[in-house]
Amino acid sequence: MDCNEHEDRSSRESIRPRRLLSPDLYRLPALQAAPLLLGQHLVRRTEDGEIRCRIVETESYGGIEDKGSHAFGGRRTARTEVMFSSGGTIYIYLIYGMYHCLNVVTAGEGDPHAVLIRAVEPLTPGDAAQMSAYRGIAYRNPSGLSGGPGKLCRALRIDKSLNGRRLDVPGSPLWLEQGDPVESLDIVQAPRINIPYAEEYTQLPWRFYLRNNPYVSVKDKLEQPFNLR
DNA sequence: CTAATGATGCACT
DNA sequence: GTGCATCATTAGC
Repeated sequence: MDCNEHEDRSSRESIRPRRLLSPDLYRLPALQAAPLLLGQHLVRRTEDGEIRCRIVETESYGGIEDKGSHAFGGRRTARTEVMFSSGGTIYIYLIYGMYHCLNVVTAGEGDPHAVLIRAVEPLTPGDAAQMSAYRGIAYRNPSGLSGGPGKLCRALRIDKSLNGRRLDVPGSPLWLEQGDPVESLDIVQAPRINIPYAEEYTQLPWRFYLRNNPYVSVKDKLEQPFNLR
């Protein structure tokens, strides 16, 4: 791998050489990618500047056999089409008529996998301030700001205009950078939220979040530690 | 604290 | 027409 970080003194604003997320992660099945996305940095660029936050809660929606997935059975429609593109693509859909949900497409082209980003944590007070402004609320508590897929999209001003774009392009509207490593013991594994229609897939522990992180949307009753296989 | 409810628009049978 | 991978608000402990 060519991992040279050239200190390119660009005349534009200085982009500190941060490492992009390893492209290997995008090629994994969603179930493997979901826990690995915890702790990674999500960067949103708008006309107002950049917002940086850390992913603290994810859910796996992987493969055509997952009854909880929009692409169950290989359903290929206008909405699900981007799920079939290669890993690293952004999948965004509108839910309940008023909220957007952000997903990271993973695995290979033609194999529909996605990881729902359910909660993020602003990296700095400045990031939190901009997110509060986009939410149109005064900051009260962490999970109230960006704990939940709809809330985080509002807080980062994410909508369907980003659908189909890539996450591996720094300086684009939205991209991912490598965060600090996360200890496996700090990861909780729990059933996914609000998919009663998924039958035998409803209770599978395909949600992952950082233990004791206040930005997480819903704490599970039994906080089972994440088990590596 | 928990539970119920309405908002709201679009994808899809 | 039906049903959402949600959230804020309200009502009831």
